[in-house]
Order: sequence, then C-alpha cells, then structure tokens
Amino acid sequence: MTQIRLHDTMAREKRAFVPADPERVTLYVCGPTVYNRAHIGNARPAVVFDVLARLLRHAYGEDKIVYARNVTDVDDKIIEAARAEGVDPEVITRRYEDFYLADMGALGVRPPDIAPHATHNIAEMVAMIARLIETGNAYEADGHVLFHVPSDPEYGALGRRDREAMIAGARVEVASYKKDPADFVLWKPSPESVIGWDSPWGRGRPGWHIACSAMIEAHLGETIDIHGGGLDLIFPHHENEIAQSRCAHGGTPLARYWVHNGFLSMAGVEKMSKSLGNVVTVGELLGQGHPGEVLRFALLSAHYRQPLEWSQNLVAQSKATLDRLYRVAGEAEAGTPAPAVLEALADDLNTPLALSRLSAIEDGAVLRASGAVMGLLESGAPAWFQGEGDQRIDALIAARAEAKRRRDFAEADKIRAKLADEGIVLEDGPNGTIWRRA
RNA sequence: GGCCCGAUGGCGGAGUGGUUACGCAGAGGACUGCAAAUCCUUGCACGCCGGUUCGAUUCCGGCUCGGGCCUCCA
Repeated sequence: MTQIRLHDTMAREKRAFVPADPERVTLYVCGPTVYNRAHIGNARPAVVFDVLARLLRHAYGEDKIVYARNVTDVDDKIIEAARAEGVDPEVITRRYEDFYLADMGALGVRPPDIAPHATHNIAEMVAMIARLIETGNAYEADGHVLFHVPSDPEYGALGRRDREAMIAGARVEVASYKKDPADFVLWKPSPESVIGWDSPWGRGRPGWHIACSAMIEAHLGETIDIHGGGLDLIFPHHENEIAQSRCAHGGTPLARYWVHNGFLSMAGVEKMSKSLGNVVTVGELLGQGHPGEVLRFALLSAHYRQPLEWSQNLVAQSKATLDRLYRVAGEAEAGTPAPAVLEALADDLNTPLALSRLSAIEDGAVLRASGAVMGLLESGAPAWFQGEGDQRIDALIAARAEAKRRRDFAEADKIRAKLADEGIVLEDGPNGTIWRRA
C-alpha cells in the first residue's frame, strides 16, 4: 500500500514513516491514570492511536506491531482518591481500570498488545534512576531524587522552549531542595501511611515521567518507532521522558516519531475540566443510549491534530451517516479495503477524508473492510439496526402485513404508529418489511 | 508575559495558486396505499486588512476572535 506519512512533533512536519525494523514496529501511547471515569476527551487519543495501530497492522502485518499503552496506577491523585474513600489504592485503580477498559471496548478500541502497569515495573524504574545518578544527570536531595535539567544540553527540543522561557514562565513556587527550578522528580519519599517501595534512597514512589521511560525500555526497547499522546503531554511529560531515556541510554533517542492528538472541547464551554464540572464521561454518553460506534465515528470526524468541538449535533450527524453506511454495507463479508481509504489514512491519518471516501463505496464487502481499518462497520447491518431480535415485533409486522393485504390501512398505520412510539421504524421493501431501532 | 495551534456554506469537515470534496440537515421530483428507505435534481463558503501574483480560500505580514502549554491535565 501507499507510503504512510506521519506528522512528527519533533520535526514539526509530515515525514514518511519508515520503521527501524518492519518485523517489529513499536508504538507506545501514554494511557490513563486510573482514578476516575474517562471523559470523551480522554477517549480521543485511545481511538486515534487505535486507528493508527490498525493501519500499521494492515501495512506491516497483524503480528508485526507491538503496541503498548501503559496504566499509571501509582499517583498522588490515586492516593488522594483512596484516602477519601478509606480504601487501598488498589481498590481505586482496579475499579477505574476496569471502567476504562469497558468504556474503550465500547468505542471499538482494541486492547493494546501490552498494558504495562507502573506498579509492576518499580524495579526497572529504580534501576533507571540509579543509572541517571551514575551518569551525573540526577541527584538525591532531601529524600527525593531529581533530574537535573541543566545537565542535559538537548533538553527542550520537543516543546521548543529554552531555559529563559521556562524560568520566566515558572509560576509555581520552587521547592528549596531543587538545584535548578526546572529540575523534576524521579523518586519521592512515601511516609508509612502512603503506598511506597524500598529503594536505595529510602521508601518512596516514582514520579510520573520516569514510569513511562522505564516501561518503554523494559517492554519495547531503548528506541521505539512511534510515541503518541495528547498535545498537552508534550511539555513537560514527553520532554522529560526524552531527557531521562536519552541520558540513561548514552544518547540514543527515545522515539523516532512523535505523534500528538489535538484537544476536544465542549460547545460553549471554555476548558473541559473536572473541576469545572463540564466533562461528559464516556459512560454517561453510552448510558444515554448512544452506540459506542457513533461516538467513535464522531471522534474520527475531524483530523486528529485539529481541535474538535463535541456537541449533540455532532453525535446526531454521526449516527445518521453511520446508518446510511450500514445500509450499504448490509450483511456482506468484509473483503478488501478500498485503496482510496487506505491512501487517506496513510496521509497522516486523515480520517475525515477517509470517512468521506467511505460514502463513495457501493460494494458492501469493500465498505466493511474499509470501515474496519478505522474500527467501524464491524457489526453487520442487522445487529446495528435491530440489536437483539424480538418475536413480538415480528408478530406485529406480520399482523400489519395481513391488514395491508385486506387494504385496511387504518389498522396497518395503527400498528406502525405503535411501534414508532417505541422507537421502531418500519421500512417496506420489495421483499417484505424490515425494521430498525431509530 | 513567553511558546504553539486554529478560523471554510445552516451544521460537521477535507482540500487546493486558477476549473471549488464529501457527509448531515433543507428544498423539489421519482417511487410508495401513506410513510420510511432509496434514486435524481438543487441552493448555500473559504474571519478582517494589507502584500506577492496575470490570478489567493490556498503563499507572506499585521489584526481580531477562539483554543492549548508554561512542572505531573488526553
């Protein structure tokens, strides 16, 4: 298929994607911190990188891709949530990881190949921190271990910021034990009451950034092909990951391509934030009866780097479009994807263009295969329109057919209206009547 | 304050130095007992001000508005 091109945040331009080893293409995406329900904005990277993984599998082979999405299961917000409920942190993390997997599953997100958990990789983190101390890039101070930013002359390349800008922008009080205001925590002490692990620097827990660096090293290697995540992670999270990994690995780069998705906003709302209470969770949307696939379609209706405004109208339009595509797809078995769709996706994951090209496909088998590359149209029309079968509905349709045969249209329309009240729409075709849920 | 991004028809949203996608919604028609679905037809756009150019929605500069980041938020 056509050459895949990706916008690389480091280069600030689209580049032809050439994996270091086409037999083992590595992709890492920053996953959730499991302390609450995912909102629809959180779902965007999960869906976007799921499409990227599907495209890569199509291009390089199903078993040639290693996609890792981590689970951050040790974090101060988790500790707070656990304390608030009076339970162990594991209760919190297990609960919200289960929710996350269920929500993403409903959106058609395939599980990644590897889901490394921070708490399962503490030894790797400790080892990496120790190495950074050896190389002179990190130091111990007041029970903490800190990465010393001035020790890395290349720091700031991804986020494009220089030290002056960072210092000028610093609006948080600098902890007294830091040698430099930009230094960040690799390891922090935990009192007995807080979750912690023994280390050469005392009982403590890892900082957020080191967790990703260590898990990438442990599960994928020193240099990976693609590192993904949300735009907001560029600085400081990814910048710090880069610094830690490069310094710990003698200068080899962490990732060959950096891919970042844009933000999702809510109509008429400034920033979607939990504190403002204006978030919509995936669970709520599903609970309102929106099929996960509709939400997925809506998330893919804008290019992944563009801002996307979430609205009721967007969801409704997505549903209407999907309905029509499913009518064309029918019950056909998936065949071969349309080259025009693959070409659109290969061009930096242009899903809106790919979606529009779906509309031009008349062959159900081609349509289903093309949709599948984006995780769409995988259900088959009957399941999409009707869900579970219903003998009562079939009986009513038979009664209406009988009434129509008698030309008793008043009775026939009465039955149709009754079903319409239940949200069931009838369609009379040459081969009889079919029904669907509106 | 510093850095970065966006602005396309009623709505969503690609794309392009010149002939202007696609979808949703709307209008008209065909079909239908009536609908629904489908098919045909159809109207509607490139934030503002300059510049480059034979020609700019597309390139450059400024402005306005909106969004993001500036130490743990996708």
